[in-house]
Amino acid sequence: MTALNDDQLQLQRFEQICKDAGLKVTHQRLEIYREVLAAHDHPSAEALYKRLKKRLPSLSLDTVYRTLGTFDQLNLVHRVETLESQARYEAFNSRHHHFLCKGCGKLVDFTWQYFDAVQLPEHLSNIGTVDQANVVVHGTCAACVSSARSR
Amino acid sequence: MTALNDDQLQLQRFEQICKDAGLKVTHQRLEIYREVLAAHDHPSAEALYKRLKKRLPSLSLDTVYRTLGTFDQLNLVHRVETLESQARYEAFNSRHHHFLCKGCGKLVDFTWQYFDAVQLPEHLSNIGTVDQANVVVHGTCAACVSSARSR
DNA sequence: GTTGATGCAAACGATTTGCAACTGC
DNA sequence: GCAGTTGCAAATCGTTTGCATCAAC
Repeated sequence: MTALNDDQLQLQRFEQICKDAGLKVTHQRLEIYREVLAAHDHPSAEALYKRLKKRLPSLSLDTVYRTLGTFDQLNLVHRVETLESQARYEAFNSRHHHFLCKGCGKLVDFTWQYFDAVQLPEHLSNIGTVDQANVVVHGTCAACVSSARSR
Repeated sequence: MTALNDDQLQLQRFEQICKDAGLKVTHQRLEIYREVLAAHDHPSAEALYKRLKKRLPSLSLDTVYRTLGTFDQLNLVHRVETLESQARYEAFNSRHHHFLCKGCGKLVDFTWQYFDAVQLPEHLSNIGTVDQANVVVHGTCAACVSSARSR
């Protein structure tokens, strides 16, 4: 269960999901997914584009947007809440939650196994079916707290 | 403790917060805040603008944007996560959580008192100070589930 | 070969900004 | 009266779309 094997498993799973959805496994899609998997900083479409451009010089930004949109619908990636105007993405795999700094917009992941095991309220089933429940903590990060104090 | 009194209290609190922050209590700000308080559908800046335009014909859309931005920084309103491109807002008062439908983008509030009483993980204090913790449930609403089934 | 995917360029829409006139304190 | 706020118009920026070409199956 090394990191390498994990990634290979993810990519196999990726191809299967694409085929099941009737989508072609194109070079661009594969690389974009690989890049999202490798990223741990919730990159925007534009950030991914810049990183990928080195490997795929002919890639266009619209393809990144379109592909991320497709992946989001397949639950392969997840569009995350931000305080900026740009949408940000993360791979939809490991269970984690978000801390969002109101001062600088920084987004920090944290894990909370207690919450992950908690049973969701029953009345949710009246609203719809649940894919995933996430906690978003709004606050001020340590850096912003100390800079505000010294202001 | 009628609804009327609640609103009056909210508005008094509002004026106090503005004064404390060195902000003028203008007619526009008062009305925009009142409208957000009255709304229970997470309106966008544009939706608020249309509603307010009836009462304040001279109001401009940029003022609504600017004012909501200001309110957000003061924690008077809260910018909520959506799957649309428009930002949506809600008054920052009653404790609730969000169900977000991946199919139609609908945003439904729900309460979860058990969660509200839960203690947040200790390691959060290493990240920063917490204003509020909210749960975002991603899923598919009942309407979208049945329309997908009949498809 | 067919169908869906990509790249390009142009369009779009939400939000922001500079600036002069105005208004609350 | 002054500093902060508003309204207007123009600019900006992230994202989407139409269409011809191209690649996966």
